[in-house]
Amino acid sequence: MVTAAGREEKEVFAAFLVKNRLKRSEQREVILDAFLKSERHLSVDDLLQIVQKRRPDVGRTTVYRTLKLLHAAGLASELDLDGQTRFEVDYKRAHHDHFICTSCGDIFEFSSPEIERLQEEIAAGIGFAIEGHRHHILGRCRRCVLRGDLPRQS
Amino acid sequence: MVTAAGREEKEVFAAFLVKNRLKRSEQREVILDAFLKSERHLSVDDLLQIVQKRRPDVGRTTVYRTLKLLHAAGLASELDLDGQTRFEVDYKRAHHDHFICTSCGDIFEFSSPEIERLQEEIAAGIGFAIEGHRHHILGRCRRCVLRGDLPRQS
DNA sequence: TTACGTGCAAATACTTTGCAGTTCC
DNA sequence: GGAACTGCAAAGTATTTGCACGTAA
Repeated sequence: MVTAAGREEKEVFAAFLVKNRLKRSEQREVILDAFLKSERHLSVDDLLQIVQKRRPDVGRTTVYRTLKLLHAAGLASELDLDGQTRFEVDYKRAHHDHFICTSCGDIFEFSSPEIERLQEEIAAGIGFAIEGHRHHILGRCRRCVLRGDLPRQS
Repeated sequence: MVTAAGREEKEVFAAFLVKNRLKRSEQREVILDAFLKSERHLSVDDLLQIVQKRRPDVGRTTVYRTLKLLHAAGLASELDLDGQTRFEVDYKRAHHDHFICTSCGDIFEFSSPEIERLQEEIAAGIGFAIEGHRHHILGRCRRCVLRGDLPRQS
């Protein structure tokens, strides 16, 4: 069963498929629905596991391919974590960056117009035309600090 | 022939080896020397090629292992670029971040105490204990902008 | 002499691609 | 009916590890 949540995003994806002469499929719908409902910053395997609870026959390859389409459609953004890509819903959302806890792996979002402005200033100074940026702040989250957890072995 | 440049770094590495009951080797010396002389942000293969001009029998594995030692010794830092790790000399250098040109691949360094301060402020606000950060600004460098180069296919 | 270092090949982890069969339009 | 989609297995990358042999201390 596919819920009504994320109706707008689903419409965007449907329009994207039409525009590019691609086809809808049960798999794509199940993957998109699971993706839209997710809160976290999902790895491909996270999403695959969720999807397979509903459709055990969906393959990892299809999840990869569908996430690429969602990215192209402007619905998902990629987050490069030490070798694993994570995905988050990114439709009509304000830009933000991430805190990543090296102890529990949790990810927190932040945004700072001031930092963005400083970036622009520095870039302008060297004639650099910014297209994007990745700003990850690593450390330990409040909970892990209070628990006294040590950073994960890297 | 190993030059005198980077004498201090070589002493640091020698001390690191002694302290950890590791041994010196011709390979490690050649790799460190080539690394210290390099200007750029090297990939493992970049460094391997340089090293193999002097010692064709040095293996890729040894370069990986030696860079890991240099990192542990506080002489090298790692730079995570879309799946490929690059290394730079990082001994007694002020912290800095990177502009990366998506057209020619060039890397420029920048630093901003103001951005660092803002990061700390935001982190403090959520009780996050910063251990480090990766701040990459992607776009096109002055030269590529002037040439009108298009961004590389990704 | 013995623990450490080396290169090779194999293994690993993540992701992409070729292909034969299936589905959408 | 034909192009697009799917899952599998195989191929690609980047990196690490097991192992037999070599070498520093």
